[in-house]
Amino acid sequence: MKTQSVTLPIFTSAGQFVARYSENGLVELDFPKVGSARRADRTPQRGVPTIPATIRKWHRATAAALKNILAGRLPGKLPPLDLSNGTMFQRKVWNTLRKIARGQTKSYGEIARAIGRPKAVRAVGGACGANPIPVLVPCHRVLAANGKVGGFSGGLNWKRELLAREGVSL
DNA sequence: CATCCAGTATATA
DNA sequence: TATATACTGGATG
Repeated sequence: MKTQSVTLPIFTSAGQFVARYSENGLVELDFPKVGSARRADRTPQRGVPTIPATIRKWHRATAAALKNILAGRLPGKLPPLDLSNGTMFQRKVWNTLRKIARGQTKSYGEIARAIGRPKAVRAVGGACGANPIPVLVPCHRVLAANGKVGGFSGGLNWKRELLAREGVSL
């Protein structure tokens, strides 16, 4: 069963992000492709399926939230997030991540304790890496306990950049 | 300070 | 089944 999904671009000062939606909400958000802040290929005008009004509404919310965050502001209203593709464990982790306030950071260990698996810190790292919606689900606010930045699927530059825009100094 | 190890959930081979 | 992770905390040299 291939859930039909819609992929839409978001143009920001930092490049073109790509958001993907299912019938249940935002499924995935991708960073701009490296080095191509230039004009991306336009989706062919012909043959573009009609985009449901619901999804356009979600997309506006996503774009607004993303731009707010990049501007160092609170994201504001978010679209529904469709995390049904993740495991129970991952969803629990992602849900916990969303509770980290802007400008705050947590360690992988703290996340692990928060979900009642204090020793599953490594697994938490894995769940963060599998996070399909970076920025809106702030995996970039999770640092290693010894002050290291850790890793980031979108590239460490992004992690540092996002933190910097939130006023977090490493 | 450098290594190693256990414990954990997942992914991949 | 074995190995490797975006890890941590403790043990050991």
